[in-house]
This record gives sequence, C-alpha cells and structure tokens, in this order.
Amino acid sequence: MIENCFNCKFKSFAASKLTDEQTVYLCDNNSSTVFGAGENIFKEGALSLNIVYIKTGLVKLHMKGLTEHEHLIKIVKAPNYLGIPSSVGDKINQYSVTAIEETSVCFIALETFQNLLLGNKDFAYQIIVDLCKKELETYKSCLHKIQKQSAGLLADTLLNFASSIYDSTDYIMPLSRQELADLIGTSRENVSRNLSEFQKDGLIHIDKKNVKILDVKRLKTISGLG
DNA sequence: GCATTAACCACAG
DNA sequence: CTGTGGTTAATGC
Repeated sequence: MIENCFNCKFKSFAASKLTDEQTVYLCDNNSSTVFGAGENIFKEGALSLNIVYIKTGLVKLHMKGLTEHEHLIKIVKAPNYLGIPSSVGDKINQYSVTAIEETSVCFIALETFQNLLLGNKDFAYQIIVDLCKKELETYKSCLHKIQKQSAGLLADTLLNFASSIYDSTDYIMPLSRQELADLIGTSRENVSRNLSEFQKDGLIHIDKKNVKILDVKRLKTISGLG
C-alpha cells in the first residue's frame, strides 16, 4: 500500500481534524523524504516556502546569531511541525534544522497550509494550541538558562532525554559534548567536568555516549538547585 | 580575604 | 572529539 495522508501513521492531531477533501488537498501538495543523521533540513537565512512536518526521527534547531559558533535552540522529536514561525511569521528561515537521527519529513507548500488554516477552524485551533505550548516551553527554557547553573542545566538535559525523548533512563546520547555545551550555553570543558562529577557522585553511569541515569531523584535535586 | 563558578588555553589520548 | 589540569575573572559571603 502506498503511504499517503489518509493512512499516515504519524498524522498530527491537527491534521486528523481535516475533512476527506482537505486531506486529499494536503496529500496533493506535499512531498515526503528522509534525511540521514547530520543532514541539514533547512537553513537559517534561506527563503522558506514550506511548512515542515517531521513524521519520525529527531532534529536539532540551531541558530548562528552574531557569534561564530552555533547555539542549539532545542531538540525536537517527531512527530512535530517545524518552521511554522519561520514560514508564516516571516519569509526567511530564522533558524536551521538538522537531523540528528534518521528523520522522515513532509514538506507542505506554505500556500496549502495557509488555505487549510483558513478553511478549517478545528485544524487551525489545534495548530494554535501546539504553538502556545511551544511558546510556554520557550519562556521556561529562557528563564532556566538565566537562572540555573551549568550543572543544573545539564541535569535537566539528561532528564529530558530520558523522559521526553527516549522514555528510558538508559539511552545513547546523540549529541557530542560540544553540542551539549551549545545547547545549555556553556563550554564543552564544563560539560565534560559536570558529567564526570555526576558519575563520581553515582548519579549517572556514562561511557562515551551511553548514558544510564542511576539516581533520578538526586539529579532532579541538582536540576532544581541550578 | 576565601570559596565557588565557569571561561579560556593547552596538552594528551 | 574528549577529559583533565592550570590559570584567571567575576561574584558572593
């Protein structure tokens, strides 16, 4: 069976609100492809004429800003929309997205997406709910980055990967130490040191990229203290 | 002052 | 790319 928008196993809750006719319209105006780990899905500064929806996989959102190296905004797990702020709020991508695991992606023509927003209020409402949740998360992470210290942010990150991404306290960290540093806004040396400290204190077991969280409770305490 | 935190540099795997 | 050690600067008690 050919995969289409009707039988898509990764359909968004918003898209489930579309009528059959609208689903056909969506189907006719999007294209699906797969990106390997490390492949750039879209780039900061480039013109955006698509809404991007990831069906499976994991990506990083990153921005260069004014300095020479990249800052990671956040890690996003599929299924999820990407680039709505870039495409609807602007014409130029304000950030880059790169796959960190094999990721299957649907590109939806911007015009199609806009027509669906205008033509189906349940669809539009669910998209707004989604955007609101993300905005609140952004506020929270903004505050955390200002108020917490590097150990707390790293503890947060490790716990987030366990709870939100891998549903396990035992996982393979897909980011390098440098990327972790870029995510929490510190140096790679600090990440190395903090991870060693966590291991020494029996909070985690870490070998290269293999992470095993041994003491969630104490790690949460560190996260709370900052 | 002294302790803590973290950045920057250097060097070894 | 990583881990560690030394050094320095900023901040708080």
